[in-house]
Amino acid sequence: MTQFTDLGLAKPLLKALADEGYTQPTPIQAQAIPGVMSGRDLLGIAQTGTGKTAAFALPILHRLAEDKKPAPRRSARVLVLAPTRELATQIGESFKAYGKHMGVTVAVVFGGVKYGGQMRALAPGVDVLVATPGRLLDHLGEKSITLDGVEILVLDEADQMLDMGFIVPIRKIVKYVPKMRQNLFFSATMPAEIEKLSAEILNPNPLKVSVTPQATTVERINQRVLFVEQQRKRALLAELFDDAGFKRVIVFTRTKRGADRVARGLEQVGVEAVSIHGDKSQGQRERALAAFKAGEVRALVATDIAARGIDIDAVSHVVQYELPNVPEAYVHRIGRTARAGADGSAVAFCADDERNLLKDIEKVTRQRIPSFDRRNDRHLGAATAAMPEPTREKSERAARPQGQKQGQGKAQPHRGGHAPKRNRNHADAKPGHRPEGGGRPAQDAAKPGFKGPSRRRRGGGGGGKSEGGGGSGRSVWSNF
DNA sequence: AAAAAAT
Repeated sequence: MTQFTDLGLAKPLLKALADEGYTQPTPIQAQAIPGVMSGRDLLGIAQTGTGKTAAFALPILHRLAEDKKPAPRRSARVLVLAPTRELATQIGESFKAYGKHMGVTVAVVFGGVKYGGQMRALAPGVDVLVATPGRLLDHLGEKSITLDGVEILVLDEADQMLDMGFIVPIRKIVKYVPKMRQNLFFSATMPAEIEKLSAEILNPNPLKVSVTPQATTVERINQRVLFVEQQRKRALLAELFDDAGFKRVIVFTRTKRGADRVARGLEQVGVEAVSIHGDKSQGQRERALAAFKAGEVRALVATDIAARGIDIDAVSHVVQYELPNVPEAYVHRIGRTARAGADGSAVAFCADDERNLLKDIEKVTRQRIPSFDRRNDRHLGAATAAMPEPTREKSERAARPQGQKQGQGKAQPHRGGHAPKRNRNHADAKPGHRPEGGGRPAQDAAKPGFKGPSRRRRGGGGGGKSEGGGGSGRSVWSNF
């Protein structure tokens, strides 16, 4: 097996890697590092979680260590472009961590914060500048920064840049960078437009490295879909958090307001939660992320701002409260868990009107996401009855009043039809019935509709705790 | 149709 020590990296880098306890490169690192060290361009097809950041940061730092020279004034030797502020921050931190024994200077530039600090940081010049496109162009327009000194250009998450409309800004920025340079270009997928952009930016015949075939879902993630009526999602989410195994959870919503709403709902049932989305101030975003990383809150409720790139250790579960409109986002969202070799689980809520989204996701990922029911999970009791799997082949069914679908004998055809409108009884949406945070609430019976004692009722009024939940702080959901 | 990012 290749070790970092076999790659010929500069001493201070090996020391930093040893400090962090890293000995073995991931596949993308093993493939990319030697080529990038030798000065070749790189085209990397890789998602986050593959060790991509180190795959470029290490050989870049190596080149800086081998060719020491003062940073160019008001400029940088290395420019890294990233789509989001969070990702830019994270990349900057990686450069600092790996470069800590070689006195590398790093600056991160993005919007939403004052200019002054960024200008001061850049005035003497830095070795590495990490930036989001908008603010960088701003600085370039003001001539507070030049890119004349750039020797290495990195484009990270290029496909997301495309999605976010950054292609034009990227082309503008590239015009500011000297033609003679090394280029590293990373993208999770390679749509035609990205292919074209990569050809414009890269020197001919770049080293190509591909770690995950495009749009394939990470295998180690235990995935389940939960069919649930829209109005019961909130109760179901609270139920998931009853399980002590849900200790560090990212909950994705489709909208910014939805993220706030869900976070409030969790707080109301005693689960500490923070939300993060693009309408929050930069400070709020940073505080939310920090609180979640520090384990001060169990839940981070996020829009797709957090779907890609951001790297948080030990996320136990990803819950998709709403399915994304863009199927690819599903893959990015679940990729927030099972990172760095850890296990992780992903639960997707699917309401009737989301069935077609689920179908699209399954098409894109070329896999069928198992539903959470007795065929897939052991010791499931009433919870299964509460969530019969609908007939998944014919989505038209979804439009029909429920209670009459046939699902080939597997799901319980809950006769007696729960009138959808009557399903108002999720009393647990009320504040106060779960006084203390964090701990497992006492056997709260206020989970109607969720754990009726039998398959007979579904919207019915309350019931006992589902089996498997007793005492241990673990419940049926622990299977995840 | 929503979200992100420059303001």
